[in-house]
Amino acid sequence: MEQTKNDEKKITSRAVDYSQWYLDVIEAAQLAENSPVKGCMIIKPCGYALWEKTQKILDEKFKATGVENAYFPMLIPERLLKREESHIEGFAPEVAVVTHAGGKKLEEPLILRPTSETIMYEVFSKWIRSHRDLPLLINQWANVIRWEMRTRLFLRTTEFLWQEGHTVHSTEEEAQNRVLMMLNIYKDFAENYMAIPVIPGRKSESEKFAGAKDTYTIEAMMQDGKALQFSTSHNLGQNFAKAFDVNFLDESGTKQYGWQTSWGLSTRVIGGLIMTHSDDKGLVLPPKIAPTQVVIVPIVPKEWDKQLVMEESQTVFSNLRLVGISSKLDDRNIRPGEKYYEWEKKGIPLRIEIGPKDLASNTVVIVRRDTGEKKTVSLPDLNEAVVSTLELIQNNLFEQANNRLVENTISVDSWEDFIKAIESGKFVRAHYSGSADVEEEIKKETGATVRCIPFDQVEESGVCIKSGKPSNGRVIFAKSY
RNA sequence: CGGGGUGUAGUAUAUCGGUAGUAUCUAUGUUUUGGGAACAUAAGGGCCGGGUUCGAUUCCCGGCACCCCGACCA
Repeated sequence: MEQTKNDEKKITSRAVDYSQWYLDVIEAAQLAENSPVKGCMIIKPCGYALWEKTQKILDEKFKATGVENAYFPMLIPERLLKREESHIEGFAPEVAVVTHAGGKKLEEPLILRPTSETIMYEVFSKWIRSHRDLPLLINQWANVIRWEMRTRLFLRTTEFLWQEGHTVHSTEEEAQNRVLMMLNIYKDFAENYMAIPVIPGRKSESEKFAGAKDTYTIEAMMQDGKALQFSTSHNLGQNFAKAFDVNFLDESGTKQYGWQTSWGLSTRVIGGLIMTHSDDKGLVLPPKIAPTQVVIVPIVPKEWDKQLVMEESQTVFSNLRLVGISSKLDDRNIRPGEKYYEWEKKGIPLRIEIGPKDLASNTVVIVRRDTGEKKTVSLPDLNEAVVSTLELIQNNLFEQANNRLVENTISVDSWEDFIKAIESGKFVRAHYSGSADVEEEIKKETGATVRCIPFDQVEESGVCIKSGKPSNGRVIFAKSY
C-alpha cells in the first residue's frame, strides 16, 4: 500500500515536469500575453524539426500506397458543414466562425476548418464521374482550428497541424481495406519510428468520429498510465457521399454512391513522444525520429591540444555523414560538463567525446542517452559502433515502453477491482454491455472511457462490469488525455 | 462555462503600509575546460484601472491574464 502511494507521487511529479519540458526542450510556447487567441502554440525550430521528420516518414509511406498530396481552403461556407447531420452535431460547439471580411458583414458566415471532409467532398463530387476515377486517394497537410474549452500544450491546442487523408472507393470492401491499411501505417510509424507501442482497435459508439460509420484507433499509454489516442482512421460508409453527392456510374451505367474513408495524425504525437520516453534528466528521442542523432563533444583542456582534437572531431563528423548519421559538432567554448547536460536534456540519443587521451589511444568514448552507458570504441570501428548502438537504443526504448504497457494492463471482473485499477492508472480489460448510457455512467463515476474494442479481443462470455448484462468480449478502459 | 488558486527582473523566487532582496540568465574582462567553473563590473522588476492612506508592490473593489480541477476533444 505504502509502495503504491509513493509510486503515485512519483508519477504525478513527472507529469508536472513534462509541461516544463515542452517549453524548455521542445521550445513550444502557448500564446498567452495580451493575445485574444488562447491555447495556440508557437513551435520553435527544435520542436518543428520533429514534425518535419514525421511528415517525411509518413509521406513516403502514403505515396507507396498511391496517395497523393493536395491542398484545400481553410475557409468553409457554413452551409457545407451543415450537410451531414451528425457531423455538424459533433463539431458545432468547437467551430470558429468568420462573420466579417472586406470591411463588411458577410452574407454567409465562413467557418475555419475543424477538419476538411465537407469542403473536400463538395469538390470530390465534381471530380468523380466514373468508376474509372476511383479510387481517389488524397492527403492534405494543414492546420485546423478547434475551439476547445480547455487546451493543453501539444495534446490539445486551439490550432494544430496535422495530415488528413480522404479516399473514395467503388466498393465497401475496398474502403474498409483502406481504413485498416492506413491504421497499420500509423501503427508502424508509432512503434518502429517513435518507439511507442500501441493497441489497435475500434472505437465505441460514443467515441467515434462525428459522421463516421466506424472509427478505428491506435491507443498509447503514457508514463502516468493515461491513454493517448495516437491517431484514428475512419470508415465513413456512404454517409458523406449521400450528403455531398459523391457518386459515380459503375460498369453497368448505374449511379452509385462512393464508399469513403478519412484518417489523420496530428502534432499531438509530438506530445505523446515526450510523455512516453522522457526521464528525470529531460527528453529522450528514439534515433529514428531524432533530427540530430549524435552530438560530438571535443574536449580541449590545454590550448596546444586544441588543433588536433578539433581536426579529429571534424573527421568523425564527416565520416558519420557518409553513413547517413545526422550529427552535430559542439565546438562552443564552454566546459564539457555543461554541454553534456544540455544535450542530455534535449534528448540526443548518442554522445561522442573526443579528447587528448582518446587521441593518444586512437579511441573515442560513446555515451548512450537512454541508459547512460559509456563505452570506449576504437576509431576505425566508430561508424559501425554508432550505427549498431543507435539501433540498440531504438529497440531498448520500445522494449521499455512496451513492458510498461504490458505490466499496466490488467483484466478485472468486479466493479470494486475496476475502480481500484482505474485509480492506479491502469489499462483495464473488462466486459462491457456496449450501451452508451452505461459508458457514460462509468465515465462519470471513474473518469475512464472505452479506449477501444481491441483487435485481439477474444470471444469469451461474461457480464458487463457495470450493468451486469451479458457480454461476449472485453474492451479496454482507461483515463485518457 | 462552474469550483479553487496565483500575478514582483528574461526565468525562478523572498520580504515589507515607508529606499524591493537573492539566485540564475544577459553583456564585458581575466583565469579556466574529461560531468552544470571562479572573480570583478554593468544592465534589468511590482499585470491594468480605481479606492483607503501623509505614503500602496503590500489593504479593499473592479478588470485582465495565467495555473489546477470538472464538462468538450485529435
